[in-house]
Amino acid sequence: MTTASQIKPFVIKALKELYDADFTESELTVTITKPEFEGDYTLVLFSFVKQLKKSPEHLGKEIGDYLQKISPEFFKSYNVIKGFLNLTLSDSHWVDFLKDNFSDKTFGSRSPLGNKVIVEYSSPNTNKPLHLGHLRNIFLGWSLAEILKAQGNEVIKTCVVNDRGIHICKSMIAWQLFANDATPESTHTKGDHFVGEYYVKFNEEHQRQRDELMAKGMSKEEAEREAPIMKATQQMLLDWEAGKPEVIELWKKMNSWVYEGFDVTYKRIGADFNKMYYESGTYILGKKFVEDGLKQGVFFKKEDGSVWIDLTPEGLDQKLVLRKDGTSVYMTQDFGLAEEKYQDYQYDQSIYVIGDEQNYHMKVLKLIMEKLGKPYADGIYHLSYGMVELPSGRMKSREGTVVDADDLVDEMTAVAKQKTEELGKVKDFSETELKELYDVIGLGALKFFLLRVDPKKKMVFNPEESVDFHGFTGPFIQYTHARIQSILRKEGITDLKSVTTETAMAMPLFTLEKQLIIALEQFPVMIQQAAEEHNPSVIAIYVFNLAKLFNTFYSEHSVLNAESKAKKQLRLQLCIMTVNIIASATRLLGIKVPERM
RNA sequence: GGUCCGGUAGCUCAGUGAAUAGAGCAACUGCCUUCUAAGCAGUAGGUCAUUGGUUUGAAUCCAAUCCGGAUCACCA
Repeated sequence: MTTASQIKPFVIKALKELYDADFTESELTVTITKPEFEGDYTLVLFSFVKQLKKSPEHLGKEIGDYLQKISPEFFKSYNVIKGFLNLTLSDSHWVDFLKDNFSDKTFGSRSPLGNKVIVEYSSPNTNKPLHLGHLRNIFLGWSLAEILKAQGNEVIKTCVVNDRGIHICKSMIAWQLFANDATPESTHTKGDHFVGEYYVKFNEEHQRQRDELMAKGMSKEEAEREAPIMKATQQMLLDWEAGKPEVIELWKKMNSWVYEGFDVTYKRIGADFNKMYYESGTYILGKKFVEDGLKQGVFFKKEDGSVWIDLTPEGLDQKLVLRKDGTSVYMTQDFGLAEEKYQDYQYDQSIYVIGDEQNYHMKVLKLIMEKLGKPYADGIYHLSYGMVELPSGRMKSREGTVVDADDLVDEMTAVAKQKTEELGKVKDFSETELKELYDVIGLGALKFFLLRVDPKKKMVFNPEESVDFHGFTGPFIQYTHARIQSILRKEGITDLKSVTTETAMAMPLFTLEKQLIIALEQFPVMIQQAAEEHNPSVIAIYVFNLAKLFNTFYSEHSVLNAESKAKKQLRLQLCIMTVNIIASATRLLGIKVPERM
């Protein structure tokens, strides 16, 4: 329970006793007092003025007096400025809070609720390597899963692999035409990059053939359709659906190369899944789903045999759910996937981490599930995130401006290495320790950069500037952690409980000491807000502000050479609680924190 | 054209009805003989796209307009 929620019942009592007025907690606004005013928490008075017909100044004085009268040990003093009642609480309240919580490494986490949530994220195609956009998706999904766990949910992380369709056939055709049986092993190439190269080769060859045909007088559309390599690809898709053995074999071989590559990347960036789904496995169930919908009369069949749903009553269009040739579309596969996930887990909520370009698709998916009366329809939630753009605009694979995930991680760790060497603080580290540290810092910088922005908003990635390690960044927070650990090491603290002594002697508290305690107190509220909003940036912003406040405190007050023994004990408690929360918060973001850096 | 999202400092972003709109980067000034300077303190930088409305109070809510983006495929 935070202090704000402790204050509210007192205020409600005051309003009742003084004015015989009934207010609920949600009608009260109690916020942390702005630093430029005296006080800890502030009650906004304007909302009562009209109903109680008294001036804010008057109300403030009467409520303030009343609060001090009924609980002088809690309310130390107050002041009224305009419509704001600024309350200063007794130092002992803050000292006690710190004493009770500083050693609790799980501070902020809730006990299990019995709620089951699926978070589906990453969801790659098997025709090209992961890129910057995937990284935002992966870091968001992973972090959201952890935040929901901290809120007491049982979380299942899943990933659906888009492993079938025309795009993978393109890579397969190009490999047959140009590879001469080359493999990732024979070329010493990471599997996903290897396959991605043939996807690029396909497009190059397709364009070449298209231009040739256009030179012979064909229209662009016709030439694209009639190009031999495209014809071959379409034939391959049909063969795949028919289960032609040599096509299936090639498909399996190339996908396995891609998976090997993905595994390396996932492991490196710390992504993990409880279960993988494959579209090649869900689309069949999706077709059966369409049959059921037809029987229910929710779907209807047109003369050409295609199956649709009419969403015009909902203000949307008619939507195709099965092609006239009986093959499945994107939506069909999602039916099957939703059904299969529910059969597997009977989830309460199913979160899809997918880019905002698919808002319409997800809206339609949920709507169709509702119309079919599916029990899980309500639980479908689309965590829609904005695209990552370059200063020049959207990344385009055709123009080669796609930022590759592996390259980016390499670059970040290389910068971490360079900066670490410049500073020269860890010269005694072993080779393995150094490598680990570079990964921790480089990935920390990257993850924080992508998570600090509200997911809903599109964001700009500037390769020139984004590798900054100062200010509002992951390394700043990691540095603060290492700095505190250094203090604790010097003091030889192993048993946290041993720090507790008569901190009451440490009063009165200095402003920065109290500000830090109030900031620490907010952590559980932040986790709750992040979970409710499905928004890890809440945690990122919070932990940055906490680290910044600690650094101010650090430069102002000495911990180990404090003015008194009691002050030293108090500040050690502050250090321990801060370091615990930094570790917890960064863990929720998937960011590791080093003991030294 | 319909629908949805966005527009806040030079740049990247906070701010979700409350006090004088905040951070970081970039620029400039100080601070390492003292717990890690990947840090701290300070200066400068704003017509919160525009106009009107609601409110004790609006960057925040409503309406209109301007600008940018996404989407409305028998692609995934």
